[in-house]
Amino acid sequence: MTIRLLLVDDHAVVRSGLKMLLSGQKEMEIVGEAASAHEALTETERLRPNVILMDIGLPDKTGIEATREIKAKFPDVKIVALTIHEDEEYFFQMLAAGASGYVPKRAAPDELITAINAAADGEVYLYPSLAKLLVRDYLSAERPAEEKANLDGLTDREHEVLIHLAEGASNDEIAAALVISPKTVERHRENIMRKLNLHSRSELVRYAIRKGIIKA
Amino acid sequence: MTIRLLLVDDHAVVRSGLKMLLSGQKEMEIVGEAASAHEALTETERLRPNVILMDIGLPDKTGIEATREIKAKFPDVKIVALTIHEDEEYFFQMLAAGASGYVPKRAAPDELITAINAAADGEVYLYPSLAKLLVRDYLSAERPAEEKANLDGLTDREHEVLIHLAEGASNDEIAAALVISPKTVERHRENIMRKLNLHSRSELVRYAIRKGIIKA
DNA sequence: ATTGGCATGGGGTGATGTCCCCATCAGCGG
DNA sequence: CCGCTGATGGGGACATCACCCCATGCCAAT
Repeated sequence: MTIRLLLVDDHAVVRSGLKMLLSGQKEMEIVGEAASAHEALTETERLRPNVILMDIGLPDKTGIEATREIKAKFPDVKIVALTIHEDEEYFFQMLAAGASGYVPKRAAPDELITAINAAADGEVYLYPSLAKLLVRDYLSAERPAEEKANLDGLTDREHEVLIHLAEGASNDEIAAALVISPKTVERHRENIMRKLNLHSRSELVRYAIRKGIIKA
Repeated sequence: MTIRLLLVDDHAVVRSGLKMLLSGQKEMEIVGEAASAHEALTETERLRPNVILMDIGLPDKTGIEATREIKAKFPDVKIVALTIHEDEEYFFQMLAAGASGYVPKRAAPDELITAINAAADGEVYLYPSLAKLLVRDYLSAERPAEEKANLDGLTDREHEVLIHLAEGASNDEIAAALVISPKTVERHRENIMRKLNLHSRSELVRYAIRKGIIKA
């Protein structure tokens, strides 16, 4: 299936260059162009592209806002940011707006093509300098998860039971999952609660989420 | 500056293939190979490569553990995961272990080369199918900020009760705090659970944390 | 060889939770 | 004025939980 592309950039020269570059791709067809956020929205409505290449610096609004508006109306359209900006702020905002890729204009042509294909497949291409930022963010957010090591002296089995408890399972459900008696589950639960000084399942859930043992 | 590469994979055939593939690259030199996690550690110590291509399925330990150990001793070595696994679990664990890239073996040769160069430059290359997972994780983590508004049709009083429930309070404790009967608290709890389609306090706690109603 | 931790279970009791039934009263919009 | 919703409260049935008692078997360390 060929990919229907819409180019959004306020510089005609850039659009021409992209057309040159992408016209060689068999699987891609450039169905339209837009020079502003407003045009991008109307052209998306009219042409229904699969993938939009979106500049960030546009005359009327930012490409970030344009992305947000287009994704709100046409959630299936994949949008790849193509911009000179490698700022952390723009990048994260673009992700939050629903972008399926982020490629700086300095990237190699092959990388843009990879990004477009990935977006069309419902995946995400991130240029390495930006991917680094996202990974850094992930690691800072997940740092609590590293505390899996110090679990206040819980044994392996207790830790396993704790995961199920935190996910809201009943004793019987846990027993079935671990193929042990409900009584043993209860035994483990008691030990866990005593070691962690907790006294209800609700407290266990909060503890587990705080420690990164499970996600909320 | 040329990149000094160490190949870690228990299959000699794979290593040969990689040598063939990468020998064409001027900027790269393969300085060694390892067929196990243990060998990877000793060879890293002996050869001091810049970048390691790390398989995950190794005979003695997983490539994830090997990565963790190597990064602990040699934090400057960049490690790129090269594996058949595209599982979410492996991917996130590899990131947490300190990997600078993640490339499935089905990727195009160019992508591997891009990944190695990105890693050597201190950046991160993520294959699109994995990048998607990380973006999804990012978006789910960032959501709480905006969602405080929509509370799925809970009344003010119900929301108030929900806060106490999520903090692990018993019906009696909530009744005392709000100066109403425990029975009324129960009534509110029932309504909350029905509206949110939840069926235990544990689920309520997770819901509240996910929505940012309370902190973990 | 004995001690100790770990995992495995059974019994019991009282507290708590989950989910129904019922009702009253105030306020608000049609 | 009537019906609706929100907030209040009581009764009861049954399930689950929280916390005690007890025991056995295993493995590792002393």
